[in-house]
Amino acid sequence: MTLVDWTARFQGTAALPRDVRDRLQRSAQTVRYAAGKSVFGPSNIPDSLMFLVDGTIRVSQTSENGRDIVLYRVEAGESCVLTTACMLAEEAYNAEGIAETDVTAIILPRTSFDQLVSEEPAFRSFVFAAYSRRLIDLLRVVDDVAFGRIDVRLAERLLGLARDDQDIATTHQQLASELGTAREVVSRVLQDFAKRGLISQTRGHVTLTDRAGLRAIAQS
Amino acid sequence: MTLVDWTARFQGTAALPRDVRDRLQRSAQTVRYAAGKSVFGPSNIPDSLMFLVDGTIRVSQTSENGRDIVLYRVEAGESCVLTTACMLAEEAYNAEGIAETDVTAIILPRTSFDQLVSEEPAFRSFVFAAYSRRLIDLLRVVDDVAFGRIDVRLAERLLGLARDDQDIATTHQQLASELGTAREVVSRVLQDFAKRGLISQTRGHVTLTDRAGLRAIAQS
DNA sequence: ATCCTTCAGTGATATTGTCACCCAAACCGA
DNA sequence: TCGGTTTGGGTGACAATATCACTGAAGGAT
Repeated sequence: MTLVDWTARFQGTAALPRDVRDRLQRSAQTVRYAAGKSVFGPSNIPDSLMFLVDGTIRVSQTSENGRDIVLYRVEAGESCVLTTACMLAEEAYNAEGIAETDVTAIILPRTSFDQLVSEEPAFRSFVFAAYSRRLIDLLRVVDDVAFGRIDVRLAERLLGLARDDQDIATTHQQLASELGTAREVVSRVLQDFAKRGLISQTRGHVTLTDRAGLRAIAQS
Repeated sequence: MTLVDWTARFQGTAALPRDVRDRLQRSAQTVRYAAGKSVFGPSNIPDSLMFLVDGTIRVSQTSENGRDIVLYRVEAGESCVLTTACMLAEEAYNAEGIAETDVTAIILPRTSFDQLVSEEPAFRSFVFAAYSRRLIDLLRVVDDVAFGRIDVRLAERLLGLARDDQDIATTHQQLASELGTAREVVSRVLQDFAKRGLISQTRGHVTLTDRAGLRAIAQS
């Protein structure tokens, strides 16, 4: 898939001017990452912009003492502005992007990116919107972490992660990393949920047995 | 001050093309806010971009139950991208900008902003850099709130807020709002600092008496 | 089977947040 | 100048969350 196709598919923009288009065809490249691979990180600073065609990238931050927190996820049709931010600010940051599923993306060198931004208003608004969405995502994270209760946050995540069969294949440690807390804390809250009949657990699995009950907790 | 002057002063860019310049002179306006006034907020969504000429804007987030946390400050020469983000994402957010000192700013209607971004590469990079800086600021806030100890964070803030005379005119409540914690917590930590000879307190004032000691705490 | 790694459970303790107060300093009008 | 009022700060009890140091169980590998 080319970047032109990508913009057409996800942004609904009309075809770009032919000369822009030709430049893009030449400069954009498709890359793939297997699930679990690091897409970018402190030790792996990209010099290109990424546009996700398929899959999910989980962006999380790791503390000195090894605790994690998930900042947001990049889905197909979105771009990963944090890499841009890093490139532009040329500042160290400790966020890392991990391919949560197999990932296909288009990368665009910075010079081409600059051109496209200047010449295509639709692309430009897309980029600004992407930045805006991330800023707002982060505001939400700050709000949750600073003021939220973990039982509420955990209930939210469980509802968000559950498939139709209500089963979530995850460990307590992974859930703790989602929320930026410790495994023991998650274990205790899940035990409480189980005692109240909201979920059931086996090793490596959480099954939702009362979504309505969880929603009640998530909303408080 | 015009926006053209502003870019020259803070961005070091050469004069803009004459036609762009003329458009700007016509569309940009200077606004002033007295210290303490709300510059933007959930109930006061701006439709223009702001560029700070003088003063400081404190951007903070308020939780349901009234606790605050300071996200970052906008200083002279910077722009407030959160308003942009809000405009573009057209999503609700609960951050608010308060003039911390008397503030002078230039506002630019959105259409003019779009034009300038598309026509002036230097301005465009400025805007991207502004976004990037805020993203990184927020990463820092997330890290602090999720993983930091309050004594460490409080020591950092005290060092950052102190003037040369080592005196800070602030209340415990204000410090609590900086960190997103409760007043009682700040009171107790400050008492501990005072007991250890790092600070002294009077009503409405904190005086640093041992900066080195505070730095030692701030680094841990 | 037996080891071995990963996952989960638990008690003790530290840190931080919440609640319900109290008291004192500064402010303000009469 | 007095007395009331507002604001800032102190305190104890308790709740929520984090940390530490373990334990044992589940499931995979040899």
